[in-house]
Amino acid sequence: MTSSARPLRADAARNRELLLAAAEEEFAARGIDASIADIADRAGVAKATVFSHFASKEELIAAIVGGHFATLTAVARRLLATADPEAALSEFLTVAADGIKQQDLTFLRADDDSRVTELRNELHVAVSALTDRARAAGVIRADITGTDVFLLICAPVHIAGCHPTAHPDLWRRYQAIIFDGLRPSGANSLPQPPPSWP
Amino acid sequence: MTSSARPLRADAARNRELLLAAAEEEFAARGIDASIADIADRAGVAKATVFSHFASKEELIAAIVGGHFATLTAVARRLLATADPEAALSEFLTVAADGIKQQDLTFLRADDDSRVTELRNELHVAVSALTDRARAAGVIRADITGTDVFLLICAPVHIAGCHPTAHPDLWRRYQAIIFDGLRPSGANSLPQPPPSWP
Amino acid sequence: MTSSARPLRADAARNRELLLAAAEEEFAARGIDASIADIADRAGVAKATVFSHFASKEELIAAIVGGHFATLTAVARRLLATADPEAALSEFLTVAADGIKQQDLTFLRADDDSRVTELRNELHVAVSALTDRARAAGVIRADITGTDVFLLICAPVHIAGCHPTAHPDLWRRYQAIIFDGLRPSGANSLPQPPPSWP
Amino acid sequence: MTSSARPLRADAARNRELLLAAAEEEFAARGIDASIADIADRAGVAKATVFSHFASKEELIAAIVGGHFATLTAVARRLLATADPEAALSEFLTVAADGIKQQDLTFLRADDDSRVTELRNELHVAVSALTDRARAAGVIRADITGTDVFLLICAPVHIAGCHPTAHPDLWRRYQAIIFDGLRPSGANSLPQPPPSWP
DNA sequence: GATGAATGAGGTTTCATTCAT
DNA sequence: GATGAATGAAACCTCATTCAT
Repeated sequence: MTSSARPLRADAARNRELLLAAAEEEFAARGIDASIADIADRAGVAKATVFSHFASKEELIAAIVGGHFATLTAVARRLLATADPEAALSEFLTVAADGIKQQDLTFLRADDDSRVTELRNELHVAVSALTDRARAAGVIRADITGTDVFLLICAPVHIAGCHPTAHPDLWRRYQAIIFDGLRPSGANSLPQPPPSWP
Repeated sequence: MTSSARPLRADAARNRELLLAAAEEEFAARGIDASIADIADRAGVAKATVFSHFASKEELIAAIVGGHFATLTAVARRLLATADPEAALSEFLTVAADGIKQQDLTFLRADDDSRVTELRNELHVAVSALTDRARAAGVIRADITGTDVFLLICAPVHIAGCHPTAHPDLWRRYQAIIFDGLRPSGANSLPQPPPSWP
Repeated sequence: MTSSARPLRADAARNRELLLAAAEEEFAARGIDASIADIADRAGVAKATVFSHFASKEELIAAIVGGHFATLTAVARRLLATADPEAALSEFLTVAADGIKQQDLTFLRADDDSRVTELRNELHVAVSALTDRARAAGVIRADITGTDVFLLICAPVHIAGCHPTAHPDLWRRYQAIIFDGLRPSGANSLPQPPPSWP
Repeated sequence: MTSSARPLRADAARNRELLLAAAEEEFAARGIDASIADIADRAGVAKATVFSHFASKEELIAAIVGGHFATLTAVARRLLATADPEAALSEFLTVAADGIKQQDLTFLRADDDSRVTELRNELHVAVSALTDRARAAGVIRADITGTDVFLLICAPVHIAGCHPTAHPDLWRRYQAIIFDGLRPSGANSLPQPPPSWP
């Protein structure tokens, strides 16, 4: 999952995974203000160890977000090889939302650099492919682009998150509504052109 | 717009508005971690002045969020008196999104108490009325509730906010898509029951 | 009670007394860190009014302490005119402790200037007279001075205050013990000469 | 003297002692309102270092007070093993007052929790033992309890502290007076029963 | 590579005091 | 004379980050 470069000693690699997992949980629980101290505690390592793996908090966040992007890209690519374009797109959105849960990928956006942007672009490409195929099959409207779908990934989770005491699966309801909105039947023309991708 | 109780001296009232405006801008720019110092600077007053108007940061946030709720409630009530149920609902969502812009009402939710919760509940009632009328008129699906619409208010802005360099009006595109998803034509059954309101 | 100088309008005089009373209660309850705001609240006036009566917190404290000194001086002088030297000294210490209760005159000491020092010196003189008379009558040891007695005034209340959950009259116990220590019978010579008074 | 648990690295232990010493001096000089910043300065460390040793100002105070209690308990226990009951009690009070100097153990009392209370209770037990032995030997009155002596510990220092410009050893004078008050000879009955210990 | 300790920068909040009404 | 509002200084505390072991 770490993808590139250096070998990393066995225990170090394990600590890295422990930290990523702990950080993800802590961010999910406390939001972006979760402290490095709490993350280190949860992972069972010392605070300084966090910095021997990630040069800064930003870099740790980038690793998490980048990981999500990479995972989703893999999912999208796998689904691209399946037969049913509608099922593929639908399942992608479901898997994505399910994986993200309370976590908002919006955390970081483009305010960082290189690596995450690259991974995000790869996901964008893969999602666009899924979208193009669905559009070609008449599953979704002609005026919906891959970028639209990309931006919509987090929406269902976010919407459900606005409810003070939501059922954990409430997001599925809004995903279905949005998906219906993407369908060709009964579609009205859109007031704003599709966004370009930088 | 501040609605309640005491008269407030002229200059104090002015400072209060300056502060609310500055806080809103600062929160929009830096998120919920915007510092009181920066807010005070932007409003051109001393840090301590902020606390003479709002006893704590939480209370300042509550004032902003509560203000939004109150404004939206007023809008919803006004539109309830207009003739066209579809136009009313549509315009409500538009005005709401436009007013909120980059700001996420999710900020505070129910983790606080009394006043904001009350104002939110009033908005919920007003939105439900708008929704009921639209449903009765066949404008939206039979299985969509006022709570659904309430939760969807912020979605378009949030979705557009996921784009790194979005056009300021991009949210209108996603609002149209979601609204289409709420329409009766081509609606598929929803996987999750509508959420109750606490 | 305000003793000297200017006439003071009727309502202003009333506010001054209200403030002194409120301050005394608040200091008794919260210690020297009681805030001007709380004192003003308790007196039912605005914070700024406090400063129109007392130029600073120090001055307010000085007024209270000075008031206690003046009261005690009056008491001592009155008792000096009574017949029984032992009863006089004993009652003085009792009245003093009772009036002070949880309040520590030590609050301020000599770190301030003029007026309070003057009042304290007057009290010192009166207490010395009471003490001299008691010593002459053989009620207390030959080696006990007025300054000794002056310093001992607050001791009983302070000692009882060291108990976490003391009976409100516990100080009487320690006053009796100390008074016994001052008596001629069974007195041992003291390791330290009596302190001079500045 | 720190007694408990973890090993602590060499330099950290040194800093902890520096901090405790600096805090004690600063509290003695400025009272309980001494600032953490000043304490840190005096110890030659950064402000944040104080908090890495003591989680809060309260905890720092607790460490100091607890330390005094522990020290005094050790002293009392040692003296309990000596031959002369009078000398033992007398020396205990002397050592206690000397160690405390201008410092008032009253600072914190029972308004905190667990550890300090426990240490205070241990001291109370030890003092009671010393007292019982002295009473049994006829050195002090029959109606004086260990709790009385416990409460009297700080009195001499406090009394001397009421003098604006006292000789540093003035407290010895008042300790002698109080000790005389505790003696059987010439004792009058006490107006208030001995306090119980919570 | 991992850690305990130290730290500088900054956050929210309190408070005595001043000023304009 | 009284007040509501404004303020500067300072307090306690947190946290990402660096350093020596």
